[in-house]
Amino acid sequence: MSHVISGRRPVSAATRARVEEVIHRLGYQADPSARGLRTQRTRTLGLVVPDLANPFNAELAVGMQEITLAHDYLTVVCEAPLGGPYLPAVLRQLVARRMDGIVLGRYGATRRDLDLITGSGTRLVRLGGPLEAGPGDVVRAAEVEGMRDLVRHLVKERGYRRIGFIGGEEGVEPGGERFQGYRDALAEAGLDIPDDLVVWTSFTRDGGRIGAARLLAATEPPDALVCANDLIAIGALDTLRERGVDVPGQVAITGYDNIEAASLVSPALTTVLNPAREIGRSAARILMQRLDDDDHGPAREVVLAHRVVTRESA
Amino acid sequence: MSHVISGRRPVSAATRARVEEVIHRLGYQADPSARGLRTQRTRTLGLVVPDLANPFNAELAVGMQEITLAHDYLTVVCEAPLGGPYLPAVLRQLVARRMDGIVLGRYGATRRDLDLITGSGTRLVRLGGPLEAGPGDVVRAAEVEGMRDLVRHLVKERGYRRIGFIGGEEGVEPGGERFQGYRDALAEAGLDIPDDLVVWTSFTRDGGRIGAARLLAATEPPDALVCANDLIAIGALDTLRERGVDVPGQVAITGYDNIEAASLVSPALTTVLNPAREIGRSAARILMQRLDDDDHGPAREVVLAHRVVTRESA
DNA sequence: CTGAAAGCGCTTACAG
DNA sequence: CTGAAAGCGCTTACAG
Repeated sequence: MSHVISGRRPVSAATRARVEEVIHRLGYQADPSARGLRTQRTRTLGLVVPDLANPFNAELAVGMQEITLAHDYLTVVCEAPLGGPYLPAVLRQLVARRMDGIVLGRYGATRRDLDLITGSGTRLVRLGGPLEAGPGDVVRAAEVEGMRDLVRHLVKERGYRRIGFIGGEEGVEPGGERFQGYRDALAEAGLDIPDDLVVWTSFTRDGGRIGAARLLAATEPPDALVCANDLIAIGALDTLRERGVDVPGQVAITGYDNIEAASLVSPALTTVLNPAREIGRSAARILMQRLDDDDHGPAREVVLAHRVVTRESA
Repeated sequence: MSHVISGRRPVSAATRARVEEVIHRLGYQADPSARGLRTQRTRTLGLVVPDLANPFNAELAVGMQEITLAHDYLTVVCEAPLGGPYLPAVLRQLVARRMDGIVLGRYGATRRDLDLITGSGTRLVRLGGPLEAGPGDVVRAAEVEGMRDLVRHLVKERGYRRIGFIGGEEGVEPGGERFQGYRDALAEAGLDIPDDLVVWTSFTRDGGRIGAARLLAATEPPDALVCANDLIAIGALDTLRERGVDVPGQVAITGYDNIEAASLVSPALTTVLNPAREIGRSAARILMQRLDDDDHGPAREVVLAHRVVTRESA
C-alpha cells in the first residue's frame, strides 16, 4: 500500500485503482506521529508574529495555510509580543516541536534567537531585514519603492509641494525604508525635505495624533502628511478633524499597509497595499521547496511588488 | 530519565537535580513524534474559524495559545471561509493530523461535520449554538444579556424611545440571540417594538448602509439604531453622515463585539465587548481537562459575561 | 521485482 | 524497587 502512496515502486493501474478505492472508503490517513518518527519530518511550519490581531499578520498566516494545506503541510501560528521575553520562549517551543521550518515576522530578533532555530536544523525565512544580517532566506515587500511611488503620486498627480513625514519609532524597520522612499521621491522632484516637517513618534494611532499636531505648528505648515503606516495616518486624521482642517482640501494624508481600517475611516485613506498574503505564500513556498529538495544552497531574497491604493484622503 | 520527567517513580532529590541539570544543559526535549506514536496523543489542539482577519477570531486564537503553550500543548489555527466546501476539507485535515481536540468557531456546521470530528475520538468544543444541537461542549458569550444591557442603557441612561434594530442575515446566529436581548429590554421598559423599525440585512458594512437608509424612511423615524454587530453600525454611520444626520444628536447608534474599528470610527461606537480571548481560553481549558482526565462525562456549557462599552455614538 | 524485517525515540507493562 | 524489553505505525534498506 505504501508504494501506491509514495509512488516509489511501479504498481499496475488496476492494483493502484483498487488500493486507492479502499484507502478512500476507509478514510485511511497515515499516522503523522509514526511517519514523523520514521522520516524525522513533521510536515509542519511555524509562523511567529508579534501581534495576531494586526490584520497584516493574520493575512500572513492565511497565505501560508493556503500553500501548506495544498501540500499536506500544516502551519502553526504563534504570537510573541514585542518587548518582553516571549520570542525566545516561543522559538524554543517550536524547535522542541521539531517544526520543519519557521517563518519569523518583522522582529528585532537577536542573532542568538536566529541561531537557536537554524542550529537545530530547522529552516528559517525572515520577513524583513538585509539578507546578510543572519541565517535563512528573506521575503519582504518593496518598501522603499512603495513609498517612493506613493509620494511621486502626491507630487506629480496631485501637485502637493510641502510634504511632511510622520514616522514611527526612529530606527525601527520598516520605518527607515519607508522614510528612504519618501526622501528619494522628493529629491527626484527637486523638492526640499525641510527638517521641521519630519517627526518620529510611534507606529500607533496616538503617535499619529501627536505627530500631526507637531507638524501643523510648523512656521510654514505642510499641504500633505505622509505617514509611516495606516494607524499613524488614522491618528493624524483625528487631529485634523478636531481642528476643523479639511482633508484633503487643506491637507492631504496618506498611510501605508492598507489595513482594513484604512477604508473604514472617513475620508478613506490613500495608502500602499502591503501584500501580506502573498508574502505568506512566498515564505511557505520557499520552505517547502528547500525541504522537499533537501536544498542547502545559498540564501535567497524574494522581494514582492507593492501597489498604490488611491482613495479620498490624497 | 523519563521517570524524572513523568514523576511516576520516586527518584531521590539529588538524582533528580542532576538529571534536570543535564536535561537543561543539553536542551533535551522529548521527540514529539515518538511520544505521540507511543501515547496516541499529539498534544495539539485545532481551532477552525471562518475568517482569521476578523479580530474576534484572531483573539480566540491568542486566548487558546496562551493556555495551551503553558501546558505544553500547541494550537493550530485554520481558516475555512463560510460558503464553500472548505469546512469539511479542513476538518478532515485536522482529524487526519490526529488533533487531540478541535474548537469550532461560529459556523453553521452540519451534524455530519460534527460527527466527523467526534467519531474519530477527537474532542470538540463548539463556540455557540445550543448544547443539544450536537456533540461536544459549548463555550459562548451571554449574547442575549449583552444586548439587553446595552438597550437598557439606551432607555434608562440616555432616554431614547424609538429604538430601531438592524439585523444581519435573518436566522443566522448570533443575530437571533441579539434580537432577543433587544426585545427583552424594550418589553421590560414597556416600549413598543414597531415592525417598521426592524430590518434584516447582512453582517457587513453594506448591510448597515442599506438598513439605516430603510429605517430612516419610516413614517416616524427612530431616535436610536441598535445594530447586530459593529460592522453594521459602521455602515449605518456612513449613511447618516452622507445625509448630514448628527450622531448621537439626532440619532444614536450602537454596535456589538467591540472590534478594533469600533474605536477608530468617528464618532466612536458604543458597543458590547465580546470576550473573544476569554472564550478561547475557556475552550482550551475544557479540552485539556477532558484530555488529561480522560473525562467522558456529560457535555458542558460555559457562558461568559459581556460588558457594555460606552463611547460617543450613544 | 517483491516480501519481510529493521528501526525511528519514546512510554509503560513486565520480569526479576 | 529497577533494569530490560516490547511495541506504537510507519518508511525504506535489504535479502531473496
